[in-house]
Amino acid sequence: MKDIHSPSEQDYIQQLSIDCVIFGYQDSQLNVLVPKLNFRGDFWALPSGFIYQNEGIDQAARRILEGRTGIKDIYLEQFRVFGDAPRSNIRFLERLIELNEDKLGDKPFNHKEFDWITRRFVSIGYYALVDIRKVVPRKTDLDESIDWYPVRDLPPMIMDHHEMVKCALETLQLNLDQKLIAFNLLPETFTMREVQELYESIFDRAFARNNFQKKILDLNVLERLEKKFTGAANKAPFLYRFRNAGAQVG
Amino acid sequence: MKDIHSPSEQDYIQQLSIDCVIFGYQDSQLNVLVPKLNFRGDFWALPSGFIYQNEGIDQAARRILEGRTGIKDIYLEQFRVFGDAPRSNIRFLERLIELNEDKLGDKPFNHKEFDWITRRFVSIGYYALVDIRKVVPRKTDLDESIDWYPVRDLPPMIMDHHEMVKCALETLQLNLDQKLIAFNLLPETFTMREVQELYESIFDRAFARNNFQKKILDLNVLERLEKKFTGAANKAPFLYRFRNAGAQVG
DNA sequence: GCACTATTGTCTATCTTTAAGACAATAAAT
DNA sequence: ATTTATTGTCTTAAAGATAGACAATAGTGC
Repeated sequence: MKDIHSPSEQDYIQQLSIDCVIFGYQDSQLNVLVPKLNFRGDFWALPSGFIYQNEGIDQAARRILEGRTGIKDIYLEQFRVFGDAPRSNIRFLERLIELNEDKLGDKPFNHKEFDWITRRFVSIGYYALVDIRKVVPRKTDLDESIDWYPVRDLPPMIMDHHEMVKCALETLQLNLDQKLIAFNLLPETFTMREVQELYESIFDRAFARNNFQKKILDLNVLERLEKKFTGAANKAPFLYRFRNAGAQVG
Repeated sequence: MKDIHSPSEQDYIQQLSIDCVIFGYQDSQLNVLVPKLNFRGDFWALPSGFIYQNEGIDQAARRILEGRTGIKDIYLEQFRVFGDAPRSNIRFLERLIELNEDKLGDKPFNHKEFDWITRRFVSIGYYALVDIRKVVPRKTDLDESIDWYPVRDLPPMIMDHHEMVKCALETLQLNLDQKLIAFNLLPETFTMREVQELYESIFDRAFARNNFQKKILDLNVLERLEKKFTGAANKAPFLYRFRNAGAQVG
């Protein structure tokens, strides 16, 4: 599916890219949406893209994220710029070139289509929080597939993308204590246990149930709804809803 | 003083710049080092620069900072990227052009030397913490002068530079609670009162003396030295030194 | 030398927040 | 009716933050 506008390279800011760490949550597991590259050999890379000349960087990140998730009003946040001089992981790069010499040409990297692999890039890292149920993952021409992977069990990714995820997760943890953003990862209604399991998967540690509930309720941002009857042989938990649902786009 | 290498524009990454908020502390006042532009009219702009093709962004920031302060091992931190599509403050820009038509040409901005004023740039914001006594502020060819200004009483700066300082200060406040970086703003030895006044100038609010002292000493990072006899008619305060002096470059 | 002043270093009491333990309430299964 | 797993909430204990108090002391003025 080609872009209608099919912009030439000159329409983009050169040597500057955006890489996105898209977090989604399901089955007590924090996941990241990662495409597999359409190359021989197993190479993954974070969803990324470039910035048009007359486009803000947040705007560009939103466009890229919508292209991969189908979601318009997405919660996103800049977390760092990656711009070391040699950002490539040499071992990865050599294997990729070795396995894909035909595509890349004899004198590798003359093909404009693929020079992003080796040209020096500075990349702005964004992370996004989405309700995994609303996402319909979309491939681009460069991708073989795109899937959710557990944040602590990711496939081998090119360049410094593993460090990016690590940095995004650390920033998310910090921000979670200050802003109130975790609910972007949940469906509209949820039980207290689900909130706790979400926090536990983000911080990778257990919380005390009694105190956790108190802490969250003391924030005064949840609205208690009717009970949720799961069919299990125990007391039914209440459902909650975040007060400013929808107004959480940052 | 021209750069010896005198690099052509092609040696830089295009449309990507670094802007620096350099914090210094003196006389109970948090200051920022700001050059005044060598244009008619009163225009100030944060110290900035570009990134060489084979240079990391942190490395570039260090080079720029050394050029303005003369300090090599400087504490610095990325705090945000500024990349809205129209970053220019139109009113400023119009006045600057009006007052400097001769320099900028009839068809303004044909001069490569000055096109940074209007070309679309994405800028990486860094803040730096320096001991103001070690700094010898240096002008570039573009500057008329360079001086320290109180962080809450800055001269009119171009573009979004006021927002940059605001954002840098907020990040500094957040980081101060987590990392231990404030001592980069102080001389090697200092009294507890000086530390407190520094914190008060950064957070723009008062702290209780007794509890502040306890909190800082409980961090176990200060080494108590001999007393400092100021000549004042009161008990002489102890001098302190930061334990890992010099190892604070981040 | 002696009272006086401004400031420092530290102690204690109080309030608030965080953490841990305990237990009744309840939806379904037996 | 009894049992089971889980939930909602209360109580108590520990830790941390906040505020008040006061002795110690380097100089000043007499």
